[in-house]
Amino acid sequence: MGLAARSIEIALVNNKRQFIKPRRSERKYRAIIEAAKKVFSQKGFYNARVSDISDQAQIASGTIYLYFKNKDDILATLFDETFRRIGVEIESSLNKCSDSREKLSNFFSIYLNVVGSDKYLAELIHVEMNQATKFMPEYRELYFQCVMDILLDIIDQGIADGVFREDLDSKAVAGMIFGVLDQMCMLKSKNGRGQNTKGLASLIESIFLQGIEESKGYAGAKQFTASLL
Amino acid sequence: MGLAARSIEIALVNNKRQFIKPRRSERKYRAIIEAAKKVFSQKGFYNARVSDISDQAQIASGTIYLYFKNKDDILATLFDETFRRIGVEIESSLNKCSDSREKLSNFFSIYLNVVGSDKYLAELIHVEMNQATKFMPEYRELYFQCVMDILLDIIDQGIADGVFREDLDSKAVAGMIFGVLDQMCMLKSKNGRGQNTKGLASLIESIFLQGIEESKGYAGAKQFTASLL
Amino acid sequence: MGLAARSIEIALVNNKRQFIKPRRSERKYRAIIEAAKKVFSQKGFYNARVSDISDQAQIASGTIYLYFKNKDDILATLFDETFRRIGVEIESSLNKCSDSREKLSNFFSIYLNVVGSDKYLAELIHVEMNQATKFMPEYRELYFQCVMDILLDIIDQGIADGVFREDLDSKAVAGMIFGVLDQMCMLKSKNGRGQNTKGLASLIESIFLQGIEESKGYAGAKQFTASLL
Amino acid sequence: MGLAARSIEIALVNNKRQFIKPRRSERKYRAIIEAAKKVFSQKGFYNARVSDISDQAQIASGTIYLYFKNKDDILATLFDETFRRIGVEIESSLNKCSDSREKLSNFFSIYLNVVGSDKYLAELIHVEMNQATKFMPEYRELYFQCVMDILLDIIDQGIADGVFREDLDSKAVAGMIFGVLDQMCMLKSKNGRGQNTKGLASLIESIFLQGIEESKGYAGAKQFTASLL
DNA sequence: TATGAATGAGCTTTCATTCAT
DNA sequence: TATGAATGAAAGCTCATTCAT
Repeated sequence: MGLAARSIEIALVNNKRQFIKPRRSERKYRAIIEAAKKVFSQKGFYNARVSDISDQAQIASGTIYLYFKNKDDILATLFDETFRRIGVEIESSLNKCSDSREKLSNFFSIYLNVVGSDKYLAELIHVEMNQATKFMPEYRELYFQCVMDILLDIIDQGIADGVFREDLDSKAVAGMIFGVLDQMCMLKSKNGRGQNTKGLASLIESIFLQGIEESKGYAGAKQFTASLL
Repeated sequence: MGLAARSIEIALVNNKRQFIKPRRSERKYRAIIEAAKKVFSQKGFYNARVSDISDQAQIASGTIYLYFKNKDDILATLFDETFRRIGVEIESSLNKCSDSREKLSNFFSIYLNVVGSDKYLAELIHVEMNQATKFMPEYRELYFQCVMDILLDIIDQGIADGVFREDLDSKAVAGMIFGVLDQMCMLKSKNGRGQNTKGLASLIESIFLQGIEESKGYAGAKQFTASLL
Repeated sequence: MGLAARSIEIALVNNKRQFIKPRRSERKYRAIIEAAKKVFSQKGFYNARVSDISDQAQIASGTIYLYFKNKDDILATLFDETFRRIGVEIESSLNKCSDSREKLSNFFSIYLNVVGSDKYLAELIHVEMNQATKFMPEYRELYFQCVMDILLDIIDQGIADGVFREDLDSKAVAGMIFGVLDQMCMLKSKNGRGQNTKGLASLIESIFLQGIEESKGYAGAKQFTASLL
Repeated sequence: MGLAARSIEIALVNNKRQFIKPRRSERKYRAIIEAAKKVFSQKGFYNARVSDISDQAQIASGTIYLYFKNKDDILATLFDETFRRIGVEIESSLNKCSDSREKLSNFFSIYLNVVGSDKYLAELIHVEMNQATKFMPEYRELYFQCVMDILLDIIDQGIADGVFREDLDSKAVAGMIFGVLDQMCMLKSKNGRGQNTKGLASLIESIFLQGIEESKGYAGAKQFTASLL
């Protein structure tokens, strides 16, 4: 299965879900999403009240239910939108390169860029996503699956091409990568913006690429890494 | 500061917390903890009712409050006990080896063994621990900090000894390691027990050790890894 | 300190409490107060459930918490409003007379009128007020103190003017007066309305005024008393 | 109906209630009563836990139920015993005098002595007795009724003998007297023991006797009062 | 569309009472 | 008798969701 089959837009059709909700006012819709991101991040999904979000968004609490089915739906949508954006960015980036190492590196950069540069988002994913994935019937992690599939493809292709070690279980590696990216986004978002960002991205890349690559030396990885971000 | 200074038992004293609670019946206390582990893991902390736990433990709901201050305290205690156990096991294991690579390897094995062999525990840590750490005033993650400190020491010592790359930020690496261990425990606990366990531990070790070690080749790491677990 | 300084409205300012709560619907607010008066009076504060009040007021139980902080607050507010009303009525009445005996008599009449004509209120004050005063942190008996101060002033002024015996401890006398008024309100409210009311008021007045007055004979007091109410 | 018919012991028989409960250990029984008096007085009946009483009495909470039917029964018994004691003391005192004024005076003194010299008891009666009387099925106020009857008899006899004003409603006056005694006991118990006690008793007596007596002057009452206590 | 007052289901926690020892 | 661990009913309060305006 090529990337096309998992393409973000096709995925929509396959999963028979209308991502594009009936939004009366795009502006208000975004205000709710942004308010929820901040509120959920600061108080936690369960501790946050719907009225906290409406307060933050400066609308009435009832209005939220014109845009979202319920409280769960807000978080689910927030995550879905995030991973849709990541997926779209990565897909378009992957078209520009064929090397697996480069693809992986791009994947890291984009994820770190999208999630790690948004303090509230990084916290939210760190704290709530595992819960949401497991217990929220609303959240079917449609777009997260797309992103995960892209990553799996990169790894599998790399193994097939002899660029990555053949003894790797791609699912395990993909899990590790998400575990690590999550931690790095937390670090990055906490340290504010700046030099540090590149350092973290490089760190992940150098460690992972060195570890995954077939007998590559440190120096090479370092050089490669240095050119990223 | 040597390991001794962070020793689990000393930590107790330093933190002025009596971990040993007044337990009327050790058996009932354990029953509650185990029931909570299962219930929280399956339904999620917030979705689980206290009465779910008492039902599972086959006691009256009020009895829980003879052993725990409140619902939060159950989860906090559960995590604290878990990391205390991990900390104790790791500390005693570290006494037997001085090599940083070996220490790190032992750290991985023990963590994977304790958490990865308990499906409910692995899920619980994966799903609830970040929340608990952030939002539960009850949970001061006393023992998690001990375990984290041990890991930081291993890394720092490795760097000092020239065994690990000197460009590493030990906190970032430690964060990555926990992120990865969490994912691996989930995988391991899902796949049931068996051969797979060793595979996962080896996978982490080979990837991390190769990546972290100063210009080591793959073969050496593999041989070293093979001797573990 | 003249009466003005203890004026009800000034008291508000001094105590920095906004008595006027944010009431969404004055009608509903009153319905809750009235329902609570009846329910608390009949079942007792502790035996009464919040849902008893909401049932009586024909609203949802949750609605009560839009108007009151908690169950305690309902009773505290009820008492506060009652004594505010008494205080306001007494203050305006006192402006019309300068004679201490007349003032005291007016005080009796108004108290008996406000409390003694409301069976539920009389019972409630009789049964719950001492408790509330002692154990309810919510209830700071703001307006009761105002009323008490007014009474103390009347007594002190009477003593100063040589109208009342000089050997009186005004606080003790004030306490006695409230003790007696409470009993009389109970009697009055039980006997239904009618002639009896005047009889009770006169009884208290004749007994107290005779007793308090400086060597007045019975006849004079009786004549004075007869002209009241 | 003479006093004999209302005698404390006969009352017992008439009401078919065995006041003397099956007490296994008189000492422990008393300890519970005393502990309850203190605890109820300080925390309030409803706020006090049965275990507070057992803690105070230095026994196990379960033991209380060997001596009392339930929490209510403790308070009911406490009140019953108190008024039994008052009733017995008053009855024996009344045998020594035939003058209504003297009887009333003795009544005041004894009540003030028994209740006013026990801080906890005074508070308890002040705060909880009206509640108990109204809402506690356990508390049938047997002995309080006896004491009330004695008071009513004194008043009625005084009126009949032409010593007290004939326009008095004896029930209303009795109510007033209890209302006043309650307040005075509170004052007395707060001010500690000493001279003050006599002052309060005298105050009540002088006010009431003057007010109640048929055209007596102040001086006479004062002299009479001075000889009391 | 937007509001926000009203709803009421549902939960944690307390504590009087019981009962096995 | 005495204990105190265990029980479980009961209720105050919250807050997601609805709906009349």
